[in-house]
Amino acid sequence: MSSNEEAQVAQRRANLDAIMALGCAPYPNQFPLRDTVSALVDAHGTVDGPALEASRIETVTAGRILSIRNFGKASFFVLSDGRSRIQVYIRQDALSEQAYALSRLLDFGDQIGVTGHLFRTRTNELSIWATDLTFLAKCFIPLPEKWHGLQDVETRYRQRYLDLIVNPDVRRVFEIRSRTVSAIREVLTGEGFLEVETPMMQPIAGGALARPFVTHHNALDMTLYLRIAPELYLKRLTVGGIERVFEINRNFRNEGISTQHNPEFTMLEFYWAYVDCERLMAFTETMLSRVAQQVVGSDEVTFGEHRISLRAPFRRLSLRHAAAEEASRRLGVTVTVDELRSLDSALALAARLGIPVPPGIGPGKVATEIFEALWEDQLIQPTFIHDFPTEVSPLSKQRPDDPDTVERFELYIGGFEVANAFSELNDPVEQRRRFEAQLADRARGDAEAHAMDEDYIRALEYGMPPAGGEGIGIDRLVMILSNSSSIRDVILFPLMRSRD
RNA sequence: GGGCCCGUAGCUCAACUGGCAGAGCAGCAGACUCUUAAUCUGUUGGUUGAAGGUUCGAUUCCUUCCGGGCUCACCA
Repeated sequence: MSSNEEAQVAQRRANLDAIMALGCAPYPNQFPLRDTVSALVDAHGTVDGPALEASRIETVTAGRILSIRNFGKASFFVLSDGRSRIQVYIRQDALSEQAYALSRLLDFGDQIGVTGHLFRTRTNELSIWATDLTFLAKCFIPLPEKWHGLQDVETRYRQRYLDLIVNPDVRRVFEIRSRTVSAIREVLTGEGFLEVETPMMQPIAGGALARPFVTHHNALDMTLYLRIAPELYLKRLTVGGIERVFEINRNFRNEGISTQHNPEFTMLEFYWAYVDCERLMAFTETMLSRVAQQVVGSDEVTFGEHRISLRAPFRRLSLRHAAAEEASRRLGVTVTVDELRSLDSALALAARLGIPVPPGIGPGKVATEIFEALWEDQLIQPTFIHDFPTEVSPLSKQRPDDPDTVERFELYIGGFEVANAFSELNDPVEQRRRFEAQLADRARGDAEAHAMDEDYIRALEYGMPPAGGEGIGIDRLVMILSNSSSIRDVILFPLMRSRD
């Protein structure tokens, strides 16, 4: 018995043996509770003591013991159902001999059923006057301390169940996440969108610029990729006549991990026939403010040191115009949008601004790099960045008045990208040309360049209606709504390096 | 992948310039029938992430490795 933990586990096993000796089942198959702890707290949390006594509310409930305060022949337990907590008052003269003996053998962390009636203690705490206890399961491993909780982030992510047991705010974040997804579904289905599920395993990983995970199907002896986006399948569905379609599901990208990136992440993508990018901006504004209202009860949220307003309208910045404007301000000279359109002048501008750009890229990519370097961390309030260069947007439709620019926007909130949307390119000839340009990038060594997808072009050859499409990063939206600074705080089991 | 930082009891944290590894909580024994970070008395518990090195002596300094955090790059 060298370590303290081993000693405590042994003690708890001995306690279970003693509980079994009392005639209690160690792992009963069910427990007929009448109320959850949350239901009791929700229904009676504001009822005063005399009213409780008068109505004499009998209950049978269950949960995990989160603390035990002992007073000789009486004790107080805090019982939790994972969401709410209620106090249980144990006294020897209210219990059978067996139930009282059981109460003395319970440990912090055990699962129990409690029978009794509600009352308020002298300190006005809503409590259950226990008349019977039922043993439900033993907690063998000592839980983290009640006051400081579990602070170690590594343990919190690896053993999320512990985090949920002892840190009540964690539950709140994932309730926000669940309500966010529900609210989005409600908005979209209310607009007549059909929810679908498209392949996660794809022979060609398309629809985004990213490196995929590779896997293999044995029976078909076939290389498959975990999808990086559902985009091309959803657009095939618009060809098939599903004019309003959406999917909320996981994407997988084989890239670095950061506070804003998990290798698997959840994305909403929706496609809407006959509308353009402009219409999507207005829709996004109303959808996000409605979602915020439903999820947190306000269209204004706290995010770190900021207050963020999700009330429409959001700020709009044209990418090259905003880049030129900010560059002018920083350099003290007039920089024109045209300087961003030719490669030589754009590269020269980046150099003057001290912005490093990767070699071998075109002017559109340089302009985008300059914009991001100058603006990204200023985009705290919701801001649509629109008018992206065609070069960096292989699936977007060009502006009728400017083929060098596409009808596309990205929405930034809290300093990072939350949404990406565009008028969908539905011209198969132009789409083939764009894919070929991407293949050229790939040949130059860009592993994230888009692959050719012949079947997708064939689908477009049947005629796809004009449509707007948008992707919203659910994890990042939940970060904003739950005031979480890391994406790992809104993903129950974020990817971690395996141990040993 | 680069830079910076962290890893000490089950949990939360100390340990000065290199000098006997400590506290609170939890646990154990005892007292206590309305407490709520209950209180009081006593007490168990350590391969200081791992392996090397420097040193009379390493939690402390150096190297490598393992795990994590922040940040940069890339993206949603």
